Amino acid sequence: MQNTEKSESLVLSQFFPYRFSMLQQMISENIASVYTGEFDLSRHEWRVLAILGEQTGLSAKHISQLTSLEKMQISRAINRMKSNDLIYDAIDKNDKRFTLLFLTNKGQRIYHILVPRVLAREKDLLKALSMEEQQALNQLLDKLQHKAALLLK
Amino acid sequence: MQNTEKSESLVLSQFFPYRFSMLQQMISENIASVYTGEFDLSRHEWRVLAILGEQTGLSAKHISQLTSLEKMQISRAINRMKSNDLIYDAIDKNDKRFTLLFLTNKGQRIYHILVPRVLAREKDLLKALSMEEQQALNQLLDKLQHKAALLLK
DNA sequence: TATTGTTATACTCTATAACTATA
DNA sequence: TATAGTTATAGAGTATAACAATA
Repeated sequence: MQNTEKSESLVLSQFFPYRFSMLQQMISENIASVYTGEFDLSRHEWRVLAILGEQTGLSAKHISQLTSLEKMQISRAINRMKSNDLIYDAIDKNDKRFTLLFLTNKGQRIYHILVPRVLAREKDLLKALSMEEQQALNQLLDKLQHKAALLLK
Repeated sequence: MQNTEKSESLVLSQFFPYRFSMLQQMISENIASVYTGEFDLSRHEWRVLAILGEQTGLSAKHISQLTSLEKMQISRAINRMKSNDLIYDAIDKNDKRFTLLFLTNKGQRIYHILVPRVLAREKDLLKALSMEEQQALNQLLDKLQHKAALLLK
């Protein structure tokens, strides 16, 4: 029974969830500095912008599903983005409960400025890995994601 | 120049920092449910507990370096943990500016209850990968961590 | 009755900096 | 002057649930 101690001891710096969290924090800081700096967007606002740049005319509900933000967080983000003239909305004719959201010209302009910058940051980071390693990493993260989803059920 | 569009378009769901953040959130939720549930610890408190369980008699400053928490966050965490009788402190005889922190018996008991549980969660998660894959993942994350640290400078 | 989205509220977290005590 | 740690304060983010409008 001597080795139960080893298998049950915790070394925080080697604990996978801790290491993952540290790395995530560094990555997200690096990306956030792109959209907080010049355009003063919050993380939520950036996500809404990113998703509307990709596909316009979505409802808050739809955005929620695509970004895993809560409807309330989206409501707040949208409010601020509307007063900053980044998005406008229109009620869905087919179901008046839905409000469809669109980027304004200003919103689109900012989107097209930010996208190359965040992609450049992503690229810089991934330069640490060869193409093969990047593929391997993606596959490993997919597996973990799948497992994590199962464990949270 | 046709492919500049491809290289500069952002698909949020495939954007590495976004995917990483989603996975991190799932993992951390899974771990947090262990220490928030029965013992009502905050994330910061859990980190302080984890590090003091590993190595006792540290100063707040030292804990800060080991956990990348701010001294203020640690001060708050410690305060609550003291009133909950999880830790006690003693002034460093050699330099009275330092306060050394120790787990109480109760703190140690909780530590030894929580550690096997969080390690079991870690294990469950990593079961998604073979031993070889786990090693590969660790190496890839190390490389990314190193690069991310450089980029943040 | 159920759903979309807003609002109220209370709570937690965070960031900055002023403050104390020791060195 | 510099460092360890605490406290004050204001701002940001979060969670719960009540609410209005529509279906």
